[in-house]
Amino acid sequence: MPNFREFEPQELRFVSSFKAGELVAEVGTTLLSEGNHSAHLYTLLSGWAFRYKTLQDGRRQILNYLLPGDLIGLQGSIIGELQHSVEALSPLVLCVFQRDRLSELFRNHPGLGFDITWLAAQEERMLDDHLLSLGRRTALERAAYLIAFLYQRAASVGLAASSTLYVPITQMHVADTLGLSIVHTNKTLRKLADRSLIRWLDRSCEVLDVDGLMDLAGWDGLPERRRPLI
Amino acid sequence: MPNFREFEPQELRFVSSFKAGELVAEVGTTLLSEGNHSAHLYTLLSGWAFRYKTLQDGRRQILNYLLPGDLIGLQGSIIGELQHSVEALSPLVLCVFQRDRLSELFRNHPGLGFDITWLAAQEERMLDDHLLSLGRRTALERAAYLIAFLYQRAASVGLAASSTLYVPITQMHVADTLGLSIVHTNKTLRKLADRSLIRWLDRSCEVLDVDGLMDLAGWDGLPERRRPLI
DNA sequence: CGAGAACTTGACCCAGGTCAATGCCGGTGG
DNA sequence: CCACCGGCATTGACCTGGGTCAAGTTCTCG
Repeated sequence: MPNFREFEPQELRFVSSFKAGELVAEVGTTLLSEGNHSAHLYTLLSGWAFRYKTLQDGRRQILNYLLPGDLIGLQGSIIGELQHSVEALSPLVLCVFQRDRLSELFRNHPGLGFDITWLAAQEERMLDDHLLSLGRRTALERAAYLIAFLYQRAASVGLAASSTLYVPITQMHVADTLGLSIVHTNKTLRKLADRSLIRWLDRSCEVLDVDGLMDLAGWDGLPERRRPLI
Repeated sequence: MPNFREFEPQELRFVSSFKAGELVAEVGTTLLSEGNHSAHLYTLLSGWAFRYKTLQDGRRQILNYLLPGDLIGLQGSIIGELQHSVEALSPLVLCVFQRDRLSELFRNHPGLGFDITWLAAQEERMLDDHLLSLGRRTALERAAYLIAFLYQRAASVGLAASSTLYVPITQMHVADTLGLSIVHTNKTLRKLADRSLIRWLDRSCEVLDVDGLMDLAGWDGLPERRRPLI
């Protein structure tokens, strides 16, 4: 995987011991949920998941998507309480870490500590982009942005063969990400399809023209950079 | 300041040497701007600022507000490129750090490295809340949330005498934070005032009933916790 | 073959946007 | 001292993007 940086040998040894085991989760599993205090810390090894929050009356907002290489539950491990939930979009394989050894990681492997901060900063940047989208883009622009974003993320971990992406999401997920109703989401995706930018397939989406999407959204894309993996 | 954790003596020594100087900025100064590669890293010592992004056609989205104790420019220092701008809302005093010594900090002072990650996780959590707000709350709920949020943040650094808060923002800032037009923002703030939850004063806002605001927004508030200061 | 899920589509409605005008300072130049 | 100007806040009239409601249409799966 060319996009990931190499470990130092002693880092590799530590990470192996830090790892408490692997976990497999089915589609639809709620891995972590809001308010949980004893949350675990995972790295996603394969599959798609998403983070979300809900209001008391059930309105849901998807915050971001999780792909292989992403940490899951970092907020909980660092601050103590998790304020969002995480659900599997596809079958997942996770690497489970021993949360209480996180300070040991920072103490003895500063490079890994830095990597964790790097990942947090990266997440922050994605959230900045999403905020711009929800606050200031129109429905059509938002949809274009989201799909281009997911495409780029998938591509960066080798999940997008040629220019075709199959994301295991429903229009309901798209709606809850874009802050739109399902009906309007449907009509908006249709418009993108009419412009032959995408093709929507049941529970997934084929991207026909990433550049067209990025252009429509006025989005520059994610900076492509060597990333850490923990 | 009871909310901040204590330094270890050697951490204090390092931080003093890490500090390259102090900087004072006027209202309206753009401290950092989008796309900048050689960005500095600061800690805000006093004053209010905000982070924002813009679309090519000028639409602006405010991402978050910066208060004393917050790091400014962390994304730039960690990832290399800053994707947002930062502007002063009031006169600021900043502590300037030597960005290139950040890895030294992680190496020799793991506690401080952890603190930086803590701050990043905290920022991430605030952005999660903002996303929920933009995506799923109505204009009135959003406004209530924002003001309660700012009030709590100000209170946590001792900037809110009794239940009165003076935030140095215009309705334009509120609009660009909530993703609304100025006109509608004005009408929405008026509704809050009519319910005697707030009182809007030129370029600032007095909070009359925080609990009422939080209740209206369906927001639980920021967890009150001992925080690091760097 | 029936029951869900997910996706579609049309008709109608309303929250919030746009336009336009007004008032209210505080600062500046004369 | 006054006239003028440029930000900001305010308000009313009107319009539209996106929400809500209500039917379908496929599929898939038991």
